[in-house]
Amino acid sequence: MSTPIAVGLSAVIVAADGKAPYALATRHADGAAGLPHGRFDPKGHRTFELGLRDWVRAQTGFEPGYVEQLYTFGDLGRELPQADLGDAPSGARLISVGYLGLTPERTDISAFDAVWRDWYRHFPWEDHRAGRPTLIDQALAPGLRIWSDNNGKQAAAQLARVQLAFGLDGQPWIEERTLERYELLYEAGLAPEATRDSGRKPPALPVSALGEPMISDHRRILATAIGRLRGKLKYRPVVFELMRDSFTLLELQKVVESILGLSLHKQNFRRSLDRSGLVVGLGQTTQATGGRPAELFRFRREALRNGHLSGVQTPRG
Amino acid sequence: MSTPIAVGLSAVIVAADGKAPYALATRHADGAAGLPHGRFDPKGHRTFELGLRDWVRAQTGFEPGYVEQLYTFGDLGRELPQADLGDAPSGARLISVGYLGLTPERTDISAFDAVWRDWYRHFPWEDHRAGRPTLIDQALAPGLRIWSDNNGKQAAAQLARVQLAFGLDGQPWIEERTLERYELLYEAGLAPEATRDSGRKPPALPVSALGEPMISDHRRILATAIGRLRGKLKYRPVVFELMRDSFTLLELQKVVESILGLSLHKQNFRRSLDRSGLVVGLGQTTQATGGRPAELFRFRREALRNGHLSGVQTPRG
DNA sequence: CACTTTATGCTCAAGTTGAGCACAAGCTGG
DNA sequence: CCAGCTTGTGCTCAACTTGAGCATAAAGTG
Repeated sequence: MSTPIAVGLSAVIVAADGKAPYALATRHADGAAGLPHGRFDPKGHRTFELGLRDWVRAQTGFEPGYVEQLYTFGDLGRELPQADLGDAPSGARLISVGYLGLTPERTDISAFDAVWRDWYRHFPWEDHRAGRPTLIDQALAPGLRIWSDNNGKQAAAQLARVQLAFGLDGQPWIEERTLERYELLYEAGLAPEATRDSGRKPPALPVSALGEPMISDHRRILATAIGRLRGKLKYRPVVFELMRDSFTLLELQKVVESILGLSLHKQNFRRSLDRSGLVVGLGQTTQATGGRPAELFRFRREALRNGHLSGVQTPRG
Repeated sequence: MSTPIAVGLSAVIVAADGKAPYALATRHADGAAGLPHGRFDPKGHRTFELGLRDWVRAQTGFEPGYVEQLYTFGDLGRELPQADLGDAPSGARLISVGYLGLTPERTDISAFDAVWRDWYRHFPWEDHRAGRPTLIDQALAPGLRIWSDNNGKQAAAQLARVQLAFGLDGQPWIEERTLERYELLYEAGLAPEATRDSGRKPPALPVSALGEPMISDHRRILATAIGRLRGKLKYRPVVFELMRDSFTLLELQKVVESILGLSLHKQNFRRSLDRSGLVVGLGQTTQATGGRPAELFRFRREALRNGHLSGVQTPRG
């Protein structure tokens, strides 16, 4: 009799405001965070997506809107017992399908054991809005260099991977490479999850540098989501899934910046938005912004019909 | 006792020359083509990718190099009995994980029941190198319009989807939308697979317009691969996985064109390649090209180290 | 040697990008 | 009530990039 297969569905539900991007997370026994997730039911679920929506609703009360599939992880040893998959037969091989969802609003989830969590708590090295975090060069880079040095023949190749991923030694920082960075840290034993999965010795660095771990492979899925969303922002107008009906241009910019973990040049951001035709001014203004009142805008859904799939330009500065 | 789950692994292995892009295909009983595929073995396969490589090797003798995951399909009713998954328990729920592989060479596979197939035989509407195929407007569009008209309240939305996907009524043709186009044809009952899956009446159009079907959901996976590869070409230097060590710039351009299904402006293609620093001239020339001898180039792998992830620009022409 | 074929260099106009100056229009504290 | 802060918005400029096309180079062929 062959090993049964169980499919876990996990969701990264993202919301963002001017301050930070948030992922919907569940709280677990040991205080660890996890993503809303559950087991795919081959009888009850006609599609993965429907199953996923069921689970998210059940665990957080949140009703997902825009949703897309991220990746399917199937490698042995990263799926973990902590992941509570209910009636999964023990000894089953666990496969994990990750989804990304976007929402304009951090809905009230106080009735559930769930929270909206600033995703940079799990990835402190990913937030470059106030400049490159010093922890990269001070804490992570030394550890990664030691690890790559100890890689024998592969040392040079591993060092190159590290340099490219983390923007060391003159390489540029490329924000979409979130997953590559997390995987490197994991391989180097600098993620607490690696210890847990394999009984390696725990990393010598504090959580403030390594980010808070999550149950099972959920931090890996979150990293995948961040990288995918960062990339997609640039060529599809998905930011608007994260905005309410009307917003000021600065609000929009802050959301983009919080997702990308970068700060952008204001005037150029506006110019490219203007050209794209993705937004229209409403003629109204809001003075909720502190200084001069800002005009309110809304997303022009019609623009989608116009072959416009450009997304938001992201000049740095 | 719950329904067991079986995971199918399928591979789209792509090669290309100046004339066409090819996918490695297997031949089946009824003459239908399929992709190399097999069942994921939860005991024997440590990762999906390793399992996939095993299956491809076993069925075609081909040894995959570059490989990436495409998508995981799990919806009921599209996975099909024709897919020979060996010892899969009957009544199992079938999940399908697709992979994309690239290779510079159409290796000899004559010892196996496999062929390298011009992928446009399965997607005749996707090849715009010699201009927009007339079959789109003459054969497909009318059928799609009839279908969307019959969609009641959703008619307008469906029509918009069709227009966007197929570039009707002034919309531009967007080559990456291969999957969307195939899915629309399927939904509209214009793919022979739809008939097979649901017992609907067969489409009234000939295979020369609708493309040759494939077993199970393999044409859907192939469409996913084409779309993904077309997109990726533009922002990652993946074309070079399809080239041998040295090549002329026209050869490179022809490969890009065959993948995209578009023709490009020669001088501009060269200029952007030049600027990218992705290739270096070898100083040698080849006179195998017919006219003036062309210089041979090779891919500068070092360019990858240089933050260069640009891929090949694709100005039209 | 005219003619075809492929390879390459170069130019030009139009558009895009990155950076920054300047000013507008609210609020707050003295 | 105005100096000074905050946020919003218009505009300019130089450096590049893109799309298009002209012109010439270097092979082979009848």
